[in-house]
Amino acid sequence: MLPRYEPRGVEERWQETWEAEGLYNADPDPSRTPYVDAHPPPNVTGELHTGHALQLAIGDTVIRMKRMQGFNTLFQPGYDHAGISTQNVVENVLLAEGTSRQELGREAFEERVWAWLHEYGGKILVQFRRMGASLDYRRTRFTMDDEYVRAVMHFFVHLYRRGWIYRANRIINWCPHHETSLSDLELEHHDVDDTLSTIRYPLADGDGYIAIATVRPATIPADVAVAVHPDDDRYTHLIGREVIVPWVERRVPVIADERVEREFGTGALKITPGHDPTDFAIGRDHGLPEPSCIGPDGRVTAEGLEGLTQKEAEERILDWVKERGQLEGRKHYRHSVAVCERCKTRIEPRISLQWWCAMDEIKQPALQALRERKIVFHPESQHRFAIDSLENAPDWNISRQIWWGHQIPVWTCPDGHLTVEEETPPACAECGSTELTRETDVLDTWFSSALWPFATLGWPEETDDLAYFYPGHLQTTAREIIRLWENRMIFSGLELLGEIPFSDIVIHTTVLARDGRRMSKSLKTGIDPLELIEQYGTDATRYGLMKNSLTQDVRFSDSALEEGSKLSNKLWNAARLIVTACGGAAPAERPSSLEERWILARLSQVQREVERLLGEFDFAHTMDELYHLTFDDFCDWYLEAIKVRLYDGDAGARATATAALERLLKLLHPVMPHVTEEIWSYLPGRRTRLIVAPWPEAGDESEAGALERVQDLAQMFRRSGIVPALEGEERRIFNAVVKPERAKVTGNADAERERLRNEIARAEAMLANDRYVQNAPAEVVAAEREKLERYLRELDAIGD
RNA sequence: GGGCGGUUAGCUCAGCUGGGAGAGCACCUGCCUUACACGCAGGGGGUCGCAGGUUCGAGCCCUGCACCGCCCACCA
Repeated sequence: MLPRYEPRGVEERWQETWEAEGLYNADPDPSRTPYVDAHPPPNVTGELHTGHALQLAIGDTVIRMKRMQGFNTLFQPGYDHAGISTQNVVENVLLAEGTSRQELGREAFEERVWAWLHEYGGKILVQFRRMGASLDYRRTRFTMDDEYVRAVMHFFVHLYRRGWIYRANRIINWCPHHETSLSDLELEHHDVDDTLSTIRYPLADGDGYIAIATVRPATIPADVAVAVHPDDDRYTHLIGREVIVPWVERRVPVIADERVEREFGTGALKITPGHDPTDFAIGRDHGLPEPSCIGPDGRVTAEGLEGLTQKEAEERILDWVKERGQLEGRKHYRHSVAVCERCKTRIEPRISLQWWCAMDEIKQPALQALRERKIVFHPESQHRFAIDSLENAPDWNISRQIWWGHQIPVWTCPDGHLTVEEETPPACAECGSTELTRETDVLDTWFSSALWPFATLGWPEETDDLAYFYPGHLQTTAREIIRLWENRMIFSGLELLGEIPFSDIVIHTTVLARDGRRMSKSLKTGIDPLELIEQYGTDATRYGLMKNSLTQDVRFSDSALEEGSKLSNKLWNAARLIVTACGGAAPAERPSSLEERWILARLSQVQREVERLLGEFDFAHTMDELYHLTFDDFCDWYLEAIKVRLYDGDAGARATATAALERLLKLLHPVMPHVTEEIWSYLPGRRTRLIVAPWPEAGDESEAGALERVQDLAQMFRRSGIVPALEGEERRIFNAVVKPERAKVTGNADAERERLRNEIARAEAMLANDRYVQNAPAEVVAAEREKLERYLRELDAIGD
C-alpha cells in the first residue's frame, strides 16, 4: 500500500468489477423488500454535467446505503429521445453537410437520426459509470425502444378513450426555426432592447384619430380592431366607431375590454388575434376574425409584403405611416421576450390546430395525493409550489410538428373520420375506408417521460418487474423540472396504475459556476465533472458535490472537493496503519480499554446520525459528520491512543481496531464507494464485497462522551504547559496522545489562568442576575452552574 | 408584476425548537513524532446586510428598508 492514495485506476477497476460481478443487478425477489430510484433519463445526445453528477451522487449514496441495509435496490438507468433537442443536433450535422431534413424527407431523416445515435448517442451512460453509479445497466431503457413506444401509444389511446385528448385551433407558441409548436414550459424569457412605436389610426369618418403603441408594426396587416379600457374617459366616446388600419386600409371597430392597461402606451391597443395571445383571447370574446400575416417560417405573408422578414416589413409599414403623418413617435423600450429554449429563436405566437390533453380530471387524484403528503418533497418548501403549479396547470399541448419522436397514433380517412389505435388500423373505424393517412405530428417529449417509472418496468404488460418494483421510492431532480415532469409522472402513475410512482422527491440545488453565474455552455461557465474526477477522483467529487448545497443555490468551490480528496487519503493511511500493524488479525469488537469503548460508541452515535440525516436527505451534514468522525475521532484520538499497543502486538487492540475500521468503512461506503472497497479488499477474512456487506447494527453509545475530559485537559495542557491531575486510563490515554515528555507548549500557564478567571467571572455574573435565574429555563441555569464548577475544577487542576 | 431563497471570518458555507459565534480552505507559529506534510498541535481574524421592536437573553422571532439569486408571469 502506497503512502498516498491514488484513485486513478482503482476506481475504474472497481466499477468494472462490481458491474461484472452483477452486484448492481436487481431482480424481483419476494423474500426481500424493494427500494427503487428510477433515475431521470438524460438526453440521448447529452454529456455529463454538474447537475447530472450531483444527481447521481445523491441517488447512488441512498441506493448504496439501502442495498447494504438489505433492501433489494433497483437504480434504473436509461436515456430520453429528447425530441426537439436531438432533431436540432442532427439538423446541424445535415447543415454542415450542405443538406437539410426537408431535402432528405421524413423517413430518411429518421434513419439519419438513428444512425447518428448509434454512433454518438447514449455515451452519457458511460460517463454515469465513471461517477460510480450503481445503476442496473442491463436494464437500460430508451424512450424510443419498441416496447417503450408501445407504452406511449397505449397511454395516448387510453387518454383518448377517456375523452381527455382533443384537437383545437388555438394560439400557441411557434418556433419559426423548428417550425413546431412549443409548450409554455419549453420557452425561455430574455430581456431585449426594442422600439415602441406610436401610430395613429385615423377614424373612418374622417374625424381625428386614435393612437396605439406597438413593438410589432409588422403585424399591423392582421389587425382586426383597436381596444380601449371601458372606463377610460379619453376614449369612451370612440367605442363602437371605426378606424382605418394602416397599410391594408381596412375599417375595423373600436372595442372596449378590461384587459387593456390604461397606463401603458397611449391606453389603446391594436388587436391582432392571429399573432398575440392576449389579442387572441380578446378577439375570441368579441367574436372577431383571426387573420394571419406571418407564415410558419416567420416571414410576412401580407399583401404587398410577401416573403419579407418582419424587420423589412416593419420598415416598409413605418415608412408608409410616416409619409402620411401617422407616426407619432418611436422610443427605446426594453422588455422580456419569449424564445425557444433550444435554438433561442424568438417565439411567434400563431394560431394552429394542435392536440391537447385536458387536465381538469386527470390531475385531481395527483392533487389529493400531494395534499395528503403521500409524496414528500425535500426540501419541504417545494411542496407548495408543486401543488400550486398543478392546480393552475392549463390543458397540455401534446403535439409537436417535428419528425423525431412518437408519431401520434391517429389515422384519418378521406371523409375526415378519425381512427385512434395503438397499431396501424386496417380500415377506418367509422366508414371502413382503407385510405388512411396517419397524423404527422409527434408527441411532446414529456408525454413519454411521464411514463418513465413504470414503462421501464414493462407497463402496460403486467410483468413481474412491474408487480414487484412499482411503486418506487426515490426521485431526484432539479427545481425547474417539477412541473414538466414530476407532476406528470404523478398523475400518469395514479391514472394508469392507481398508485403514486414514488414517495420522496429530492429537489437538489443548482450548482453555480465559480463566479456565481449559472453554469452554461454558451457562457463557457460550465464545469466538466469528468475533469473534476480526473483531478480529485470520483469519491472526492461525490463528496465535494454533496458537501455543497442544501437550501440555497451554491457556488461551486474546489475546496469541498479537496476536502473529499483529503478524506479519502486520510482513510487510506489510517487503514494502512491498521493493516500493516495488525496483519491478519480477525476483526472482533472486544474492547478492553476506555478509548476502544469510546470509539465504538462514537461509531454507533455517528451511524445513527448518518441514518437520520440521509433519511432526511440532508447530504451536506452527512459529509460533515463523516469527515469529523474520521479525522478527529478515529485518527487523531483513537488511533493515536492505541498505536503503541498495536505495535506491541496486543491481540485485543488489533482485533478491535480492524473491527472499528470495518464499521468506519461501511459508514463511508455509500459516499466514497471506491476507496472503501479498495481498503476492504486488504482486510483479512473477506467473505463479500463491501458494496453488498451488511450495514452494521448501531450499538451502545453511552460512552460516546467518555474522552471529553481528557480532550479538554489536553488542549489546556498545550496552552498552559501544566500537566493536569489525571489518573488511571485517562492518564494513559493522555500520555499516549499528547506525549507530554515530547510536546512543546506554545502557550503559557498565566494566559490559561487568565482565560479561566474570565470565564468564571462571566458565569458568576450570569448566575448573580436574578432576572436570568428566575426567567430562564431551569436546565439552562443548571448547565451554567455546571460550567462554572467545571471552570473552577480546571483552574484547580492547573493550580491557581 | 407574483412566488421562493439568500445576505455570518479574506473565500465557500454550517449554525437544529432563541441560552457562552462554527467548519473547510487561506493566513501565522511550532513540529520531517516510524499511517498520512493532502499530516499533527496551537493561534490570529467576525459591531452575524441596515434600522427599529419583542425578550432576563436575538445570528435565530416580529416590522420596515437595501442589495443578490432562482422560478414563474400575455402590459402591447
